[in-house]
Amino acid sequence: MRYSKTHKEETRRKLLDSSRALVKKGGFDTTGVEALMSAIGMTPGAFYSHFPSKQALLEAVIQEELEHSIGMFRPGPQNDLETFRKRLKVYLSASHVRHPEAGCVLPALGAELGRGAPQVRGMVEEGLNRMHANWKEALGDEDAAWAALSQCVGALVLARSVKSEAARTRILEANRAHIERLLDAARKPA
Amino acid sequence: MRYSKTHKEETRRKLLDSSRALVKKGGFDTTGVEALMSAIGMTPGAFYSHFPSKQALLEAVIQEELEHSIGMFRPGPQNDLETFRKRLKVYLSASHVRHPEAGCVLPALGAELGRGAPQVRGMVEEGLNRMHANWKEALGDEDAAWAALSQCVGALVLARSVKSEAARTRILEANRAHIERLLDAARKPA
DNA sequence: GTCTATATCTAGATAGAC
DNA sequence: GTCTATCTAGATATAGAC
Repeated sequence: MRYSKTHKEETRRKLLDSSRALVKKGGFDTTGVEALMSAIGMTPGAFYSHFPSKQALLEAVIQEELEHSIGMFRPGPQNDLETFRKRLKVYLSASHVRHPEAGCVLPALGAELGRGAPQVRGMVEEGLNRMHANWKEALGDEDAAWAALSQCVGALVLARSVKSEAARTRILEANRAHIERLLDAARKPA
Repeated sequence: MRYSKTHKEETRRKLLDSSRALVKKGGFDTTGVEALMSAIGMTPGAFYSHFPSKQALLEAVIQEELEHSIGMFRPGPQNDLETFRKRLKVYLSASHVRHPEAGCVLPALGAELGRGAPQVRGMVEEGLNRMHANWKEALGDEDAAWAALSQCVGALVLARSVKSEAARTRILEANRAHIERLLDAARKPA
């Protein structure tokens, strides 16, 4: 055979990894199949050997992105509040704002998810519920967990929407400072 | 003359009002000039009598949307915490989630703003700063104002991204409950 | 499995008639 | 100022050669 038997799945892996970054950086609707394929050095025609449609790729991308995001905050051996605090600081960092291609899918695709097919929104719902369970475990409060999730996603959206570096920094630092209070309240509850 | 002298500005008004809703509902890149024009009963060619490009329309849309959003939370004669609380409940309502076309531009365009031209991001930055000033006045805390803004925008993004009505309600109610605590803390500060 | 080439559609934008 | 018609470019997707 002209191609090894693992060649196809390797190509699919490369395509998926590359597309996850490109889609988060440029948006799903606005990133074409040609761009996705040329990013891995191939031509658009080959795309359809791996996915039946562009929509099918989106579903695979969302699935892997959510799994990855859940993993980032999954309780580990030392899932104490301090670990959680460190992860939050990474989430609310200037680096995360500057590099959507390497970051969380929720602020990166944002409104596009809300306009997505029911299948996509179902996947997001399940992923969010699992994230919430982890955050609740760390914060010890159901409402605070949803609020912190919302705050983090919103902070990234806003920080990316402003023009100046100064404004970006202000938004991020204010959010970090405020969430510190939330963590303090969780550590020593009234 | 075949058209009254106010005809052009009336058409422009109709186009802008209609486009503001359509763009928030369907996204900017994904809503075509043909759709924008046919929504006001006209053909795509006439678009360029009013705006030199689609990008120019976006800038006008963002400008008016931000003005409107600022106005929604502007301190009025009775801008006490109770008034602010009522406005927050409207923002975090199921109706707002269901009707992006009539709601806030920030969660509706979300990531599209972050990918926008510097000119657009400059407008967003100025608008956000004015919103923040109002929220800070109501909450009495600079960091809390940025956090609440972020939380509200993020909550709308997340609530719109899930599939079931139950999940939508859960996210909204948790955010409302949590922000109530913020308001209580602002009313009687430690 | 991937390529080249192309079919088909829709986008943003322009030209010229009325 | 608006319409019809069209240009050009880009999109998703398919056909057939290698």
